[in-house]
Amino acid sequence: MRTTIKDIAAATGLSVTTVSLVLNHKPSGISSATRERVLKAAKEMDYRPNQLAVGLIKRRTNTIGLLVPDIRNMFYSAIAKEAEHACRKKGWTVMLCNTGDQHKRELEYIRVLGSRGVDGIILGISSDGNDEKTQESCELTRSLGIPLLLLDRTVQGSAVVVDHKKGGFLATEHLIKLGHRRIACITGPSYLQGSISRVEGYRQALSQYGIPFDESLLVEGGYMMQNGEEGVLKLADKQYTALFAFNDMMAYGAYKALRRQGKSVPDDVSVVGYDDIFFSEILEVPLTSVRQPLEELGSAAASLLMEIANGETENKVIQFEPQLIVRKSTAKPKE
Amino acid sequence: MRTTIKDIAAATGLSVTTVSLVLNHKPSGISSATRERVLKAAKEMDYRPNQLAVGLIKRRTNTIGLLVPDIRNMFYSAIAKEAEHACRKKGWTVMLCNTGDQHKRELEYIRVLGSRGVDGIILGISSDGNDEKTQESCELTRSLGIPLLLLDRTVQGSAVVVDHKKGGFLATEHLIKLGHRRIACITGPSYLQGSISRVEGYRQALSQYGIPFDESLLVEGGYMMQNGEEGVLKLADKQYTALFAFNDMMAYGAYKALRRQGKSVPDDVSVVGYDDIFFSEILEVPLTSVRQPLEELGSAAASLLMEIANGETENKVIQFEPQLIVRKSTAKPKE
DNA sequence: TTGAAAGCGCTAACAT
DNA sequence: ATGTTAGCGCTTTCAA
Repeated sequence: MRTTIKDIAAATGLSVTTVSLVLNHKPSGISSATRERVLKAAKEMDYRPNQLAVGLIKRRTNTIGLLVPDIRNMFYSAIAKEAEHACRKKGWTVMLCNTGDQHKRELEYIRVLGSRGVDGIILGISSDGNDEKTQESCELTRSLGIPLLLLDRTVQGSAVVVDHKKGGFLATEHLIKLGHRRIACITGPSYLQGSISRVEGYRQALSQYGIPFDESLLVEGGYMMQNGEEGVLKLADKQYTALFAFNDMMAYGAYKALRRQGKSVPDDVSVVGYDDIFFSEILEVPLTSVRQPLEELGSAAASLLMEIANGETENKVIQFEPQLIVRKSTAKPKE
Repeated sequence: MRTTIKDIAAATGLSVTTVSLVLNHKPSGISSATRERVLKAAKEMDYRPNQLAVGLIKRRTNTIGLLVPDIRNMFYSAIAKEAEHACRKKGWTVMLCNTGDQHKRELEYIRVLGSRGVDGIILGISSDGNDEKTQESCELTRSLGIPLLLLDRTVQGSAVVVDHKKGGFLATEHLIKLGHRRIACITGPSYLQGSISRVEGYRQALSQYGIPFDESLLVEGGYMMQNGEEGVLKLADKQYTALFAFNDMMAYGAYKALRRQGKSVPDDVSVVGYDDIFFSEILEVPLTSVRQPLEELGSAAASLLMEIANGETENKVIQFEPQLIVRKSTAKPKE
């Protein structure tokens, strides 16, 4: 932030206008002689425009805010990485904000980002919130005039989402095709869209293959490993040959609890997870899981948001398809 | 970014100066009547200062840049989270930059951050670089006048580091005290400070307990799981009862390879990892590992950098002590 | 083809 | 105790 446009003007004996024009590749008629002169000076003096000044006058900062509940969560760090990559390619920058899964901080950060002039916000809704709170966050960004894009949640406006109904369907169908008919589920919190959709997919698969739905095979979890362990305990007196955990962490917990019950995976119980986080692959019994295309999600989120900020695109929801990754934790039921 | 200071001036019939003075809690003498009037108007009109304008004039943005090789890496995401947290508490913001472990991007980003007026940079050196390249990055930030703080690397200037020599010592001593005398190592790349220090600690422990150093028990790895597997294969014809992997990922790889060799952990071979990443705890045989205080590291990095940016502190290196976490992968040697 | 001047929203001497 | 004024570094009419 050393040399300014003024310095270049002085050095070349031109006006700041001319320098600015050249440096911004404006189609205005400027003799190639002066153009060269300016470019040369700019290079020699290692000129870099002060983006604060540019942002102030252009009302554009080429910056997006990325609000996530917890960056340590693979889901968000994978998205963050690709979002950042997409931005970098276009000369944009990412402001990272960790909400710690607190709605309050979400709001606080939206204001901060607003005052820093971000051109858009990618929001991973904190899970401590209900629909009303989500609405509140959306409303706030709208009132600040900041384009918003939601991650894996549709409320209004733009979003990138995963078809979790299909995810639920794929997992269940896989088990059914292996011959399972008593398929238990450890779900996510019952008020979360993602979990509800997975249940829908689960039920759709059952119904499509003529298997009766048994509500007692569903236990509610909270996406933590511990919930997987608890879930298996709650299912102790139930007959089931397969288990669909709504995320991999809970599947790991289920592994643990099943082992303690003397049951083997997949000989006694087949297990399917969801998320396909890195470790599922390297477990002793690699976990069959439903993979969400996080990279695509992150990249698409950033690209879409930049387009919206540029006025090139209107509100839009992009949906991605999950994919079943079959590993060693699922097999035909015994006998 | 709707209402400006001008609007408030107009609404209250005061000058922008007065409004600015009040809003910035300047110690100047202002009647509490007008103070109230301004504050009230500001609140009603939901005033938020345009930080671009503030930054432009104050030459301070209260923003730091965080450059990491890969945010998906637990090491960096944990640090990022805490750094962000420390910043948020002080009203600072973090710009996240992922270098993809490429020195070139590191340089590119330093320039970008400079033109965006960050007040400091926390740099996690990309591992594709040698000392010379590291030096280049430092030099560039210096020439741009941006305070710099290195993560886990000391070159010059400020840094937060972990005492890896001690880490290596702790791991080795633990194994020695259990009775092991033939302790193999799968190290990191031989040119990396962190790995070199661990080896030093390893050797120090051996020497302190009167155990001869046997170079053939050391194989070089690259911090990837695969290197752990390869390492065990390379050690196949060696006599050893314990293995010190220089990070957890390689320890997992070692687990795999040992299992394939029909060896059990810890009955046949004790294994110690390094990093204590989350999954080490939930493995079937939970991994004994050396824990780096990443949270403290991240928090300290941000706090120190903010202090430096504020001119409150000079160059400073903060060193943290690693900690041995004993789990199930280490035991007395057989017989 | 180039330049003068206004102004983005804010702070900070310097008056008054 | 409050206001005037001059910028921060840049873009952008509008003139010349």
